Amino acid sequence: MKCHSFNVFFETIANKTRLKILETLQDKPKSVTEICNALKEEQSKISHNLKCLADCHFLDVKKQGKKRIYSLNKETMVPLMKLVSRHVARYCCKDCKARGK
Amino acid sequence: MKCHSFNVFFETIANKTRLKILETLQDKPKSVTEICNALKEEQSKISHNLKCLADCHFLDVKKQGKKRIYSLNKETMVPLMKLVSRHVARYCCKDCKARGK
DNA sequence: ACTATATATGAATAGCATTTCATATGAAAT
DNA sequence: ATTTCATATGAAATGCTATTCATATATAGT
Repeated sequence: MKCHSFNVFFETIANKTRLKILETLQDKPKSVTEICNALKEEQSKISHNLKCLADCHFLDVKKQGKKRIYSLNKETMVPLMKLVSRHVARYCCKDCKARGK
Repeated sequence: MKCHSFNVFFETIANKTRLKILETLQDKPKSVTEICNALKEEQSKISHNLKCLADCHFLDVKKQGKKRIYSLNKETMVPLMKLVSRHVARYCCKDCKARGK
């Protein structure tokens, strides 16, 4: 296992803003402005976080006039999210309820 | 997608110490002291991080005398690591070489 | 060329997670 | 009961990441 690459991979996803971006892009590809509106977040914040995600190839970008359209790298993200969903459903929800979280 | 649970999931893995713990446990289950020796890290550091990992059910624990033996939750971790390996191999390594990292 | 719109970027600050150190707890042996 | 080994835990300090704010760049239209 190459700890550094793995670490970058996970650090990039382990962030609420970036997770929300990934979530909203599951719906369909969007421009920066569209993402900002969807999440009600500031533009520079979104841009900074989009950069991380694109650097790690979680997202692809293409130019369209003045806009940049970001889309999900489904090949990795879809199975990843499925796997995590299963883990979370199995283990975390029960615990959270038990602990009153 | 439940962003909070997902976030906890990823934050827990997104840490060098914890990734190294997961790595060393792929080999075989180990006690805290064995993990400390394997990673050459302080005991309290390891214990704190083991707690995170166990809380998220990435690890299982069982008592054995004074020792606590930690083992990997292979059901989630094996396919997860496979998926990430593939992603990293496909995208990150090329980029890193290209950038001289 | 100028203006407006869309996005990116640098740097300082704010916010949070990790480590460290001291200490507590637990389990077995004498 | 006490000592020793193994692990856990709390709190302070350290270190790192994210956000913010100001500004730069890029593209298209007039």
